[in-house]
Amino acid sequence: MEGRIDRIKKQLHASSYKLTPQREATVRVLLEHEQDHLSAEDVYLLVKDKAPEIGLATVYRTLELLTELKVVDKINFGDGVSRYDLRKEGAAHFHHHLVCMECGAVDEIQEDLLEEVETVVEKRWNFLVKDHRLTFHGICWRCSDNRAEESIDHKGNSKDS
Amino acid sequence: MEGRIDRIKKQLHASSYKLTPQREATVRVLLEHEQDHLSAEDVYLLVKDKAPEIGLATVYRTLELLTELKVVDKINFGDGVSRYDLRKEGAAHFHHHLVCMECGAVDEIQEDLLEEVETVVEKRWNFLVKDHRLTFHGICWRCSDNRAEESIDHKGNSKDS
DNA sequence: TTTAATGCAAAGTTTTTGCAGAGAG
DNA sequence: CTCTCTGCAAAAACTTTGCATTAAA
Repeated sequence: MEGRIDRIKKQLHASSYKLTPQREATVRVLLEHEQDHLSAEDVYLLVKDKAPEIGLATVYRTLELLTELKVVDKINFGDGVSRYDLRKEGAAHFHHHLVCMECGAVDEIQEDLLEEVETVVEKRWNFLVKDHRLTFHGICWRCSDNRAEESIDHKGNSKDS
Repeated sequence: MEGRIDRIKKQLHASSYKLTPQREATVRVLLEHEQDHLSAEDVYLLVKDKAPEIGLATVYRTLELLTELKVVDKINFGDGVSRYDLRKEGAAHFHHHLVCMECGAVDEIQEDLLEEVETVVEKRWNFLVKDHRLTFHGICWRCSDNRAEESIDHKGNSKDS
């Protein structure tokens, strides 16, 4: 993790930005919550534990900066909030998401499933693809499993528990 | 278009909602701007021409209702605003978008390019796909053409104009 | 030292809500 | 006639901005 922070520090310096303690604390929170999809407010509350004097505005400014540097991607899942998602180091494109309509869980797909589709888009629509946002809405495996169990229960055939 | 409105009216009635003049005016605006990606405010201003007494809150409430009925889809392109996009009649899934990073144009892809990808997601991630959001960010054909023209101009080989 | 970055508070946007009155079925 | 729907205005939620102060390189 320290290595990752060093590399982000270099990226900042390359664009003549500084790695201030506030920025470092923010990056650490993002690294520690790599699987989550934190809103600015979420990040703010978590950073406050490390650096209680930080202001919400600084968090917003830092997240904007990290977005500009493509360290994070900003995404919106339809609730009224922007969320910030760490980009895998060296990834050319933003990863994909699975949003469960039942439990609200958001899972990530790191694999790029869109290479062929992007070729089609470039050829057929003459559109030069630079990045993408792909989110699936549906039912996650956890909720499917729960449903299956419930239907077994209803038949009186529940497994031992 | 009248047929389309009738069918939406039936959909509303099926869920015991009424097609009030305000709602009808809103639907008409959406039909007349099928290619656009209007924000609530955009819709409000356009509806005001037809029904000047309408309130912004009613527009929000109507758009929410139409989203619930899957007549429109709500989408967010990363500016801070939700936009509302008419769903093609009978379409199982939301269509895709091409957002030009240069001119800001938003084009639509009605074809479903994700069938194979969704099969992979269902098999490999055990995720039951109900819908999706897919947006490509890049350079549209219009801007590519402009760039090409400019580079010809720079060589002094501009076409007659 | 010098310029960029911060914290605070105020302002800006977008969206939602409460409520009394209006109107659709 | 009843119960939903509307308009208005106020509130809420999220994000950005201005400015005096602080601190990084």
